[in-house]
Amino acid sequence: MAEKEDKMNVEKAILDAATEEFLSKGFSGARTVAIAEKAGVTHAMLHYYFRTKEKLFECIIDTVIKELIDSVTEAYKRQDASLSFEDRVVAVMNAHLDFIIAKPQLPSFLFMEIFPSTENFKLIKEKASSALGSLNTQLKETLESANNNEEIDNISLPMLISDVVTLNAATAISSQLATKLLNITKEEYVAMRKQENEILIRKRLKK
Amino acid sequence: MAEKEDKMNVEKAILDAATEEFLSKGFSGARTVAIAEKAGVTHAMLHYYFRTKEKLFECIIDTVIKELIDSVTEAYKRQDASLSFEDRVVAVMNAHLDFIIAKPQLPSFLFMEIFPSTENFKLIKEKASSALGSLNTQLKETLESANNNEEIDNISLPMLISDVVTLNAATAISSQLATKLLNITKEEYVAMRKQENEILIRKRLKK
DNA sequence: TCTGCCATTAACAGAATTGTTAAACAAATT
DNA sequence: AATTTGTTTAACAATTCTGTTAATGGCAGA
Repeated sequence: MAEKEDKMNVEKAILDAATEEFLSKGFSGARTVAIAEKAGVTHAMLHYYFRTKEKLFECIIDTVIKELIDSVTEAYKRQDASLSFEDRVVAVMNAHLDFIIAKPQLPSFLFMEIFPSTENFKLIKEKASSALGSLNTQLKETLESANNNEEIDNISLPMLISDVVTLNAATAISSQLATKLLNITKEEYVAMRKQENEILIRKRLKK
Repeated sequence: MAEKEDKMNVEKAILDAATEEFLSKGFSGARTVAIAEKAGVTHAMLHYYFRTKEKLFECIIDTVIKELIDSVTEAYKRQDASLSFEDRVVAVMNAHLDFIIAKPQLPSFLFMEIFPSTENFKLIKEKASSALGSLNTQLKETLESANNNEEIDNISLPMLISDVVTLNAATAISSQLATKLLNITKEEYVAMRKQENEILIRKRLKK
């Protein structure tokens, strides 16, 4: 059993190092030797376990996407049904932000490496749509009834999602600039943005 | 004179090809031979004119940043002073969006290639602050008086700028996904987002 | 204890990519 | 026409990076 744990440790070490390297430098900027070094193994080991750089990259994408989807579904599930539509949107948005802030390079990585590539995009679209399909129809219904009951100022689902994702992604990305541009810590900046995003969405949904 | 024009054409051709290559693939993903091919010259010419890939990259950054700054200052200058604060913010935001939509890979390029690198970031910060310094103090005053006169719902300058830049950058980035995710053209999506961004900002500024 | 399997290492091979050089060439100047 | 200057080309050198291989060592089960 000890050897299996050892094996997992090596694999895990490589995956962790690879995640860091790929997310911060992108596929072409990442170096397999650098990954191996970070993981504390010879670079032959990396090829032994993952064959090629491409295959290793795909593993990283898989886990990253899985985590992303999980974070959204979790946040959505953990909702209090007694809350108003507005409160629920804000709750999901904030949960989503917390996840994304933990991996702030993720959004720009997605935009730079995944979305432009047709194959990579297809890959994650399939995964996402099978995992998020039911959530989407659920959302659609909830939004429709909110629109019809005149609870909120009318808005389409794509624009609402776009608003939330946009504000959160940009918060994560720009948080890396906080200390460089404004003289505040990243945490302070994120707290400010969180508040501001909430104001924006609430005002948007109010009639 | 003909030879000078020729020289400019070659240089320009390389610069144009390099801009496309660097913006879409990033520094490490870009290939100097691919740039040379696109420009229709041998790849030795590229080195003859620009010495190294790094130097060529710096030239691209220079022009890209210059264009970005110009677009903002132009948009700000072209303002109608008789407009309300809210209307002016919207006008500048829309002008900025039009520029950015012409180069939709620009935001993710900046986030992936420029901002994480301390040297590159320093470079553009200097340029930007010297060019945008006066604009910043101007903005500060305008916003302060708007805040004090209770024209608008109170907001800090960093958050206002962050809102505008965020919404525009995200619109540009996500516009590349419009046809892939929703069944609409990029132009339709941008038009929708433009409208939505305007709604968001106006509601944000209203008391 | 022997055998076979798996993990690991070090050295190396191969490919891709950047950068150089020497020679040819073209245009302008004397 | 000869010289000079700067441009262009093709071949090549150098490096960097990915991927392979053959040899080593340990450990489990026969």
